[in-house]
Amino acid sequence: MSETVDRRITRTKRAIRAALVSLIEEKGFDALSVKDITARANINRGTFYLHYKDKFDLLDQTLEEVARDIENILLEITALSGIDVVKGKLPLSIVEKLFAYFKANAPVMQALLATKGNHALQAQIKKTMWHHVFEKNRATFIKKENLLVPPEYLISYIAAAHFGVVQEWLDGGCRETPAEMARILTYITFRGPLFAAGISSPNF
Amino acid sequence: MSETVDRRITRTKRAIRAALVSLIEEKGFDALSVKDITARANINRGTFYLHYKDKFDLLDQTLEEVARDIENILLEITALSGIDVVKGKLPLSIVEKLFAYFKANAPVMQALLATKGNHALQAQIKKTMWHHVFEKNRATFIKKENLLVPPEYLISYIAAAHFGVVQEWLDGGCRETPAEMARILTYITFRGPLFAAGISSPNF
DNA sequence: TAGATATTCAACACGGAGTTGATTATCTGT
DNA sequence: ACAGATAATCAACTCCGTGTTGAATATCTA
Repeated sequence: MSETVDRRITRTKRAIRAALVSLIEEKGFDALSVKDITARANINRGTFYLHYKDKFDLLDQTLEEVARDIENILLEITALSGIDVVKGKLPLSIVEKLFAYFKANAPVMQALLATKGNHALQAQIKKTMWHHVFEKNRATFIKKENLLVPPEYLISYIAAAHFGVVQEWLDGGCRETPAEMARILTYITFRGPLFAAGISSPNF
Repeated sequence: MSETVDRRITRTKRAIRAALVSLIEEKGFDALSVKDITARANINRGTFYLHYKDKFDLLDQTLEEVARDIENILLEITALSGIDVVKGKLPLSIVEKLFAYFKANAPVMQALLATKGNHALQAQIKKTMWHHVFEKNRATFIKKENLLVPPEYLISYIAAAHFGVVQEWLDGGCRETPAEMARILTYITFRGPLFAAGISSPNF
């Protein structure tokens, strides 16, 4: 029972969400007010407070939704591939799926990444990476004791790098295909940034 | 003439800056008001508006100052080393200096990186990297035509990755020394994240 | 020390935030 | 299609931070 949500709620939430995104694109999250949102959404201002505490709460909930989506993409794949986790085939397909998701939801992603949604998402991804790489270490080809640098920095490095590239891609209008982006990203990660820059690893 | 700044201005600006940082640490930038700042700084609220348009302007100016510092560290070194730009000696010393700066200004950096100062700084760094790596390409060992991935993504990757590691380091209380951090960071960048993870580059 | 200027102070208008209670509109389940 | 539930509207109100002003005061510089 009660798995269905009242259509009125769905409608207003959708309208609010859309208004939020367009306003973030237009004037940035800082500059927008609850009044702005409800005006653009053609919603009574009081109605907003029936669903959200304030604009920050709205942002948080939007963020959580996106975070859940991302998490699901990661889980869906890591679940399948107990065996195929070798030789970089897995990460490539993960990353490609993620890029496809980002492209499909480009406006929301752009809006969120322009706020501190960045931080929140990155923190969550780092947690997920840690969990899946080190704890239930199905990825048998990575072992914490083999690391040549502290694990927390390695994870931060990779997570932040990937987000940076995603952001650049979104800002540039998603010109490359998700598959191309996945290739680029895994290429840099697997071969190393300097190798990707056309240099054979120098001795330093 | 007039190279000296009125001491009253210096004092109030310093107080405002300090109040800003402590308040960001305490409740975050979103939640703080101009009233909060002036109260903590023991400053009349009207005085604030003599120097800043609003709290965002204050943040921007603080940000610009830090950005200038970073820029100067980068320039100071790249200026010296026309010859020694080979074999990774240069980047290591750059990065170490930067970490030292971050540690010395940890509270401000923490506060700024918790806001969208992150974005601003990252954008500026990317611009600087682009300029120094590709345009006046003194770094003769990197050539745009040799790149195996698009330059904008490579730069985004590296810049974001470095910021991610800096953030992790600051959040963890700067336990490693700047030298250690510089080693870790250049190690991952030169050898590649997966190599740093203890894997010999897999074929994918 | 004199003149300049930064700071203080009190007061003001303005606008968005968040809440409330009554009314109306719309949905859900049968 | 209907009745009951509940979501949205509307108007009104309080609260609080904002940004500005003009006059008085304090502090700096030269």
